[in-house]
Amino acid sequence: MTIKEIAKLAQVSSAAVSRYMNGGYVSEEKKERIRAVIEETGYRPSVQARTLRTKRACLVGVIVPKINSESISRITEGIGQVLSERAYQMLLTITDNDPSKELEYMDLFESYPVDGIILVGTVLSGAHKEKLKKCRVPIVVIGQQTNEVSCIYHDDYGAAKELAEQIGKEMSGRIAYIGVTRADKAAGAAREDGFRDGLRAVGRELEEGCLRRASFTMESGYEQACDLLRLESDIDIISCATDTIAAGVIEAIAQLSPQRSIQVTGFGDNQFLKAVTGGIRTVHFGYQTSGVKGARLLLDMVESGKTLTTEIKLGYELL
Amino acid sequence: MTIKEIAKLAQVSSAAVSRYMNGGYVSEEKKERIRAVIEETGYRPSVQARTLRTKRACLVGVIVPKINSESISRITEGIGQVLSERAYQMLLTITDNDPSKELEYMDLFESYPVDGIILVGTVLSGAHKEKLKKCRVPIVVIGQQTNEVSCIYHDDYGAAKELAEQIGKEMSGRIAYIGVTRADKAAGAAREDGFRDGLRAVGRELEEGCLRRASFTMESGYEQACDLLRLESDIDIISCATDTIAAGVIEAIAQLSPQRSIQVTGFGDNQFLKAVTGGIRTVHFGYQTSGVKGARLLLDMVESGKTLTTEIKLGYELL
DNA sequence: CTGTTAGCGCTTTCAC
DNA sequence: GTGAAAGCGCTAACAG
Repeated sequence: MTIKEIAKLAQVSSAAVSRYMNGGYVSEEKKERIRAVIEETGYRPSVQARTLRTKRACLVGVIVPKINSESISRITEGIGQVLSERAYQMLLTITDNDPSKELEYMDLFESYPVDGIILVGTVLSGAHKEKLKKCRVPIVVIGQQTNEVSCIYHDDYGAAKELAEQIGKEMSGRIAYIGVTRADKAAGAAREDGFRDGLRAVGRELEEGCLRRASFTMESGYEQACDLLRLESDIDIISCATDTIAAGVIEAIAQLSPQRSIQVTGFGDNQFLKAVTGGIRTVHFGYQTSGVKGARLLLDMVESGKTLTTEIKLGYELL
Repeated sequence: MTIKEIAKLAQVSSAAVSRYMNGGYVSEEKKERIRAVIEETGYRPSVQARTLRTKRACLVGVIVPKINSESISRITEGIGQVLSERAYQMLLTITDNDPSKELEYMDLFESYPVDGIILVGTVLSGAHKEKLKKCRVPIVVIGQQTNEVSCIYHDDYGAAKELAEQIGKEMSGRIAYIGVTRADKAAGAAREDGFRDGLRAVGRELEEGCLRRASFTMESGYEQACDLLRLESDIDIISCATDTIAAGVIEAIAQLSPQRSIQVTGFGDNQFLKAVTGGIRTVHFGYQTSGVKGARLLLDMVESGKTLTTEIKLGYELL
């Protein structure tokens, strides 16, 4: 069913139908004829064809590392909210934490083309920066600081530092830290450095043997904790770079050292974890806010055509 | 940057460039010239334009009720796997558990148009069935049984029944059930009916005062459990329609009746919950499998052009 | 092998 | 107000 057929059935020109659909000048009687035909046929104009003609797809591509994550879902929620308010659609792709897929999807989106791209960033390699710079579609990165394009990120360093200071002051036992790859500047390097510096600030030190790195899964947190507990059986606190890792650590403790009370801390304020455990010490970031702000930033760039690089750092709250 | 400009720069026709891009006949020297120009300009052909011409978008629309859910993410994982294997893209939309948005997104996808739609179903109203029947794009429904189009669902009734039989036989205390809206035939009606029938099968009965209905959130599970515990303080087992609800229930119990040991059961085999609690009694469904099978079914329909309505019921495993 | 040409379905001047 | 016509960027015959 095309606009031509509708035009023929309604005995008007295709231009009239197009105007009807887009709120242009059409006489009342023709309007009525067109309306009737459309109703009857269930005609829907092709978004593709319109896009080709108008150059505005009203589409933004969103790239996320994984989907089953409270932080990510909050971010996408925030994005989705703004997009639907402003009548845009979201094309969501998942990289399964594979940074090379991020590049692939950026390529794909660029050639789609979408009006803009939001990258919920993990590891920003040289190739990434290159691509970010060269991309002809506006991009906003969420979750990582970067100079190439506009970005919105959280104060990972500050949060980790304050958390470590608190822990260092309040508790006396041995402290371990399970981080993630330092290639991830935010969740990896910044949190780890912040944590270490926070301990130092209160006169303590993170022992080398008490540092582990996990991937972003519960299973990995479980494994690292098992390893840690086996080698350093007198650990009293295990701080984790994410709540997901913390969940795996809690499991490991329950299995390996159920008699000792080992404290676990996380990052992300996962509601599920809070409900089931009664709430561990964690850091709340405004994930939804970063989604909202990121989407607004992007859409403003898209609609104005101007690409003024902006950088927003969001605060945190210790829980 | 269009194919024409590339053609001009490489001093060939646009058809040659098109052939080059799609693996048609091009002489070696022209190939080289084209390659060089493309490399230089960073040209990417427009997916939109190609789609308009070829009528194959290689795109499937996926509609899910929410994103932060282990079951949903498993399903989308399965879908994504098959799609990328077969070089399709996924357009993902989230309804926030609002069935009217499902209709809206189906409309949107239909007019996109995408090659096919996968609906991870919740409540299938009359309007839904109407739309499913009339939709000119192949559709597969996952998670609900329906006669209008192909569907893949789980044996919710059977699982709930067996679960209830086990509980009824093994445990002697008072049993409560927190379900979800019966409008959701699978997670609502089927699980509830199965549970009730299972108890009956072993000579027990679900008391009316011990039945509650929550929405699909932890918070709602928490509230219902609070209400339940306040009114019926001698409950020994609370069975829940989903693991997410179970998490809220666990929180409520910890707060209201920490001294009593109340058993909680769920549905969905949530890994997070398993890690943190050590594993409650729950039901494992092959969510990823349903995603894989659903996507395969859809793509086969898309590629063959035949819409043979198929119905697949997947089993379960009690944990 | 290669270029010319005719559209895909839609919007948008531009005359009438 | 309205229709004819010219494309958007691409592919697929069809002649060479």
